[in-house]
Amino acid sequence: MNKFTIKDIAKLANVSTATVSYFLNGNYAKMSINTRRKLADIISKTNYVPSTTARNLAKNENKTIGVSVADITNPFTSPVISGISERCEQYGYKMVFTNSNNDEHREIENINRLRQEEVAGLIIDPVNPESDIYSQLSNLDTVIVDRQSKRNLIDTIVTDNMQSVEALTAKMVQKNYDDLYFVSWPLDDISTRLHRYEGFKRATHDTDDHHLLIVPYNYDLNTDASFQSQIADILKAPDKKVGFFAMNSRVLQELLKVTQSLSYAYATDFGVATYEEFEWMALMRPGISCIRQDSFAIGYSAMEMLKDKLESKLTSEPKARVKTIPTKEIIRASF
Amino acid sequence: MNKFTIKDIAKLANVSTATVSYFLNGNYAKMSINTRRKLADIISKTNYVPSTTARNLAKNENKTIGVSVADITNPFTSPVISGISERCEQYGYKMVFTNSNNDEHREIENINRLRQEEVAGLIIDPVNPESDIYSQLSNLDTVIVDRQSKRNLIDTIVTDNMQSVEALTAKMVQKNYDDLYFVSWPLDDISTRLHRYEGFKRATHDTDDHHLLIVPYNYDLNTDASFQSQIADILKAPDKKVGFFAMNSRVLQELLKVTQSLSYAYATDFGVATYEEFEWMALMRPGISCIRQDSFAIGYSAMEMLKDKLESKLTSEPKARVKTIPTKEIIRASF
DNA sequence: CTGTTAGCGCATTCAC
DNA sequence: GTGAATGCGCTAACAG
Repeated sequence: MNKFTIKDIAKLANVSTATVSYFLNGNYAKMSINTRRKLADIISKTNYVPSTTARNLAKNENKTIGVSVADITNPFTSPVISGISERCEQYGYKMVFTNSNNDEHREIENINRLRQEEVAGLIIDPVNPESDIYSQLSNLDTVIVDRQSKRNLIDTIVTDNMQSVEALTAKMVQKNYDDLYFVSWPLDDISTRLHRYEGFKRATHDTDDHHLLIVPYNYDLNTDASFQSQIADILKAPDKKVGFFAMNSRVLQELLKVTQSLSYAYATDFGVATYEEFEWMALMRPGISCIRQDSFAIGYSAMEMLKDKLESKLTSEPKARVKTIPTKEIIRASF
Repeated sequence: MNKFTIKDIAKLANVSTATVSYFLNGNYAKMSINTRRKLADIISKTNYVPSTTARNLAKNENKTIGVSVADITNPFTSPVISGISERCEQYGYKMVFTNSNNDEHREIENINRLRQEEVAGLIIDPVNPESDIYSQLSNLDTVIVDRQSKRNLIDTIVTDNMQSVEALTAKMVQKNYDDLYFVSWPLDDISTRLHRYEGFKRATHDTDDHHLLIVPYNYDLNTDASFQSQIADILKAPDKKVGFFAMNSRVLQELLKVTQSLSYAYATDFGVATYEEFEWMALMRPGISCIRQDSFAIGYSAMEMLKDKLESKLTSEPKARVKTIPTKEIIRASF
């Protein structure tokens, strides 16, 4: 978008390109005050900006990071990106963005593309952190957010999944429910789901999976009746007080759609709580109890950690750390 | 992240860098089948990937676009990014992402940074499309989404704001409301708000602004009572049937917070409808009537249009077009 | 079919 | 203080 080069500026100022380069890099000690002024003048007049591409090549460095998110349409994702973006700007990095759309294959492609683009580092919100691709990554220049791998090879930022769910479920337990159910998308060995479920089980002292209810992905009431009939069976027992804990907000939505289709209302016919918080949960009557996670802080911290690693110039891979961002419990009247 | 260069590969294969370069660019006609095989072998064995930076510099082209969004936390934004991202991948572009956080000043910085990074083109979801910076942009390499400028210098993708609001408001009018109000953030000369309001006025035949209610930005019930008292005044007239049209989902949330704090319920005490649709609107009892916009298509179309412009190699700026993405009316029981 | 070479726009010695 | 020279990794004539 710009056609002036360092040569043009040098010619206009009657100096060599080296002098211009010094000027651009703030190396003012190496020129007279006169040429310095002249250069400042010309550069502002011509609107000249040095080519970042050429600069990167020459210095063999690249102040850009790559980010790959599992699913941008997940409302969890936006605040994460916002946090990363915020810190990037402060640190003078630019970010190139990719979306995997919950497709593991696409995630691999994205990560590979990013690496080829010679980004300095990577922040990944993984579809599947157990994928082979992650063993090719280096803990020197990447950090993972949200979902953690069991192998624990790369620094990871997560929210407090287990303890917060345990604490909130414990509050439900105190209300003397006859049955408490954990409602989730397929566990699929995904750490966030496993940890939340584990927290639930600790509070309920469940030892089996009889109280685990799975909502299929892209659940459609009309074409798939099995989830609905499970809920119907649970709710029609007239003498039982039952409650549900939803693994996240979208699962909660599916659950409520189903109970509404069955003409049951939460708080009166059953109790409910959920992981994640959004504004509409306060708007519902009654309000929905939930766990607020600080997604912005996840992104924010991820970029902080990445920058530290990148600029500390380590040569051997540090041992992977896991940083947990605290959550906040929001108690309303839904159970 | 990779230390092999084209020279290393050339040396390993006992050919010149030129041959390697030809190979990399699929120019197989220029080499024997043997060296072609050898190269393929070596490259896969060494995991060599050419430097995009160097390639960009040499070819003086850059398959990356810059995107600047007004506010990533706005739920409207994610699908737009998703659409852009989708097309980028298909077209072989990468995208560098910036967020302006509703700050006009920051938007200018972001756009300037993006231009300096030598992106091939720009997609902008503007904070303020009337800003001076937009007159420095060229219609050869940028497209704007959502908010349009009156000067109309740059191709713009918008949703159907005016007509869809007019149509939905007309349905409210048919229900014989005594008073219908348009609830909005400050109009601030922003096209989307103006057009939605204009549609509203066409349906209600208002000629003044007596039925325009402004919610302050970052409205807080506790520190700012004026909006609340306006609503209270309107709602306490016992003999009047009143309705509200919310400019977008977040304004709707503010409105409902206020009416709830006043112990009024929509559908029974007043009617309501809104621009934008989200899942929770179907969950609320009763469901909320709204206008569904196709934000994904906005992003999608924007990248399509941009790519067309970029690759058609025009030299003079084409006349700016405005493309309108249709919306869908969702009627539920909120009015 | 393959090698040589001159840029691409800039940073960085090393002389002067 | 300043300029010429060299190189970053790759492309694209141009020779051969």
